[in-house]
Amino acid sequence: MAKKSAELPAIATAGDVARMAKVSQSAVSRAFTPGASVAPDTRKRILEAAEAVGYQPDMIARSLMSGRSNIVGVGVGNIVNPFLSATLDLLTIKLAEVGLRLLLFSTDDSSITQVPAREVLQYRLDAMVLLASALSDELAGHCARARVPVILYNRQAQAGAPVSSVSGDNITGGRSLAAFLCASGHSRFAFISGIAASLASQQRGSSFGAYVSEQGHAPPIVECGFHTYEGAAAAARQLLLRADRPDAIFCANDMMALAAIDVARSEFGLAVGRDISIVGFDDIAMARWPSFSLTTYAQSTARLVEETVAIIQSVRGGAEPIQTIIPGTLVVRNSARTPKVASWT
Amino acid sequence: MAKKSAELPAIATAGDVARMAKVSQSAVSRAFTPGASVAPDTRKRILEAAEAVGYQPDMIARSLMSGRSNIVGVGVGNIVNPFLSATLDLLTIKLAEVGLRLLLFSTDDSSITQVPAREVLQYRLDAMVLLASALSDELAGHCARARVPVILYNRQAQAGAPVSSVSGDNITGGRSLAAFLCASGHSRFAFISGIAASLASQQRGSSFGAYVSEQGHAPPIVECGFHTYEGAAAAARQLLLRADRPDAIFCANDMMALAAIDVARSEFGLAVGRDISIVGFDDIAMARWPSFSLTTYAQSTARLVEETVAIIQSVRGGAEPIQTIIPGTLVVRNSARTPKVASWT
DNA sequence: CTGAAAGCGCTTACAG
DNA sequence: CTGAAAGCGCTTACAG
Repeated sequence: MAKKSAELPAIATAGDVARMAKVSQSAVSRAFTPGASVAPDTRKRILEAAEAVGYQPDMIARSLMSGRSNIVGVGVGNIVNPFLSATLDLLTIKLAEVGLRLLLFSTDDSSITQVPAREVLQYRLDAMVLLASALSDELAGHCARARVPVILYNRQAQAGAPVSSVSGDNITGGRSLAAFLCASGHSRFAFISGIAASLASQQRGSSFGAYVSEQGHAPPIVECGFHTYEGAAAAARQLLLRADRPDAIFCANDMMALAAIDVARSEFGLAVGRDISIVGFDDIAMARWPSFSLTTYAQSTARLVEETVAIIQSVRGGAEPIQTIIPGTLVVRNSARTPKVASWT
Repeated sequence: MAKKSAELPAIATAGDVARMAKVSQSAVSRAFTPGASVAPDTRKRILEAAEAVGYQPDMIARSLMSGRSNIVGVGVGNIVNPFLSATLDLLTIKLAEVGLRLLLFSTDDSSITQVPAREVLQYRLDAMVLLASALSDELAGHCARARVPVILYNRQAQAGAPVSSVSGDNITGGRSLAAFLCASGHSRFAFISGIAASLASQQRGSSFGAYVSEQGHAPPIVECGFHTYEGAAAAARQLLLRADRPDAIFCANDMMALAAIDVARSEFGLAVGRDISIVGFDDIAMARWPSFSLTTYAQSTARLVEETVAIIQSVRGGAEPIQTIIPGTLVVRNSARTPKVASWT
């Protein structure tokens, strides 16, 4: 309240509280430990004393003894992607609900999260989650040595890798979108991929391509959009300049689809949803904005995050790595032509 | 590499390294402390031993002694706003460059960041930065007691408050936009504000209103858009339904301006930039997308973040709170009518 | 239920 | 330059 300068009372320790409540420091510790054995009224007395001096157990000291920090590390390459920022937002909230804090790692290299691998070791992290970014061997090694469980988000683990993963259903998604587009009568397909290293992008693209081929169409032309707006805009430009211009473009994520729509409309004068169909993957908030009205394969951020938190909890308890796939759903809007009959279900 | 299960070597401590290098544990500590006095070749020997066993100083233990964690807390209400996610991204990178880590706090209450105030106390944070969200008295009190310097980002501190702040130039921004719109011949103004508690929004709105009034126009009609797309869409709807429909709308941030554009265009069939002018504040990446081409007052995320990091560094060193205002620039695109003559400079 | 004591892995005066 | 020792603020067996 008032403007005190340097004569603030020193921050209280368990010892201070013990003295006030006339108990041992151990008792104070127990009073703040969920299942510990303390007599109801000594605990009460202790908590009152703590309240009086504003005591809070020091997490740092607590971590030193317990060996865990109650902090989970999160590595993100491209927070600016709304799908990831929405995830980060929700993840922070959900982790807080179970008493976990989130330490954020980032990188200016958008291709692969080069999480400063050694840092991870130094914080006794309860877990490390990689948001839609690749796990370098170095980081994997460090985490293994430090016994920090790794969780891949929006990306499946390599078969046999000792890491957990929570992923959307890329295969079904790619096929659903392809089926929808085929049913709408398209015949010249293109795929704007994410970065080459992204398994999710690969899965989306190849399942899409597989379906299209099964239907007897030429395989999709592929351009790389690097998971970014700018990258995808360039890719779309390439595609639309071709003599054999595609009439349906699938983008490995929504952000890229928005770029493709913008380019098709503003640079080529195409009516998206009539002259050309463009679809994405994720269902970010912008997908439903009237300027885009994007047909896409929706992933539930809520479910992905919930699952992630659940996995963190169980692997913290020593469980084996868990690998899950969360189903998505096709969301039909207006950026792609709609089939005459509902044969594409 | 190989699949070891539980027989991993225990994680090395300074003691292990000391034994290997045949020095005291203190020596190991010194070898890892920048300015400490160690003979060049003992240091070398120690570092080799450390390398061999993969030793890294434990930050938790280090924090316990030093009293600081090298972690800065960041509270964000609405990460999904691209202005804030861009900031967060950059902040993480810049902090890492000076050896600081970022602990993320969030909230589902978008109005005021109710950072779990007591948590802040428990981590010996080097600083707490509040991204575009209000500082509750409770949090302020906790930070003061724990001697955690507070930095307000994108928001000015209350006069006399013992906190630092890094803010854009809301006053100049509001006036510039008003001048631009007046010069374009507009006469019926509206302002879509952010949440009521936001000082930044207030400043933008009142400086805008002041200029407009000075020019002899009626004061802007105000609707609250809550800093969100949905909120602003509703606000825009209200405005455009009025008998005295405004011909120029200023939105307190770009995100809301995009919503206003969408509503004006898709629900009212207005040609934005001709029938109506809509301007924003921030210059987020989407502002330059062709679908919006938003005229706005640009804030430099890079400069804001740089300044934030600089302030963190100096207040960590015990300096007094610093309050800075970073100038912005008017960015003219196509969402607003352009004046005939360049009289608005 | 409760206290005394050891210890988590470091840093930092203090002597040498 | 280097080591022995104390101590950071807690938790956790171990006796009582």
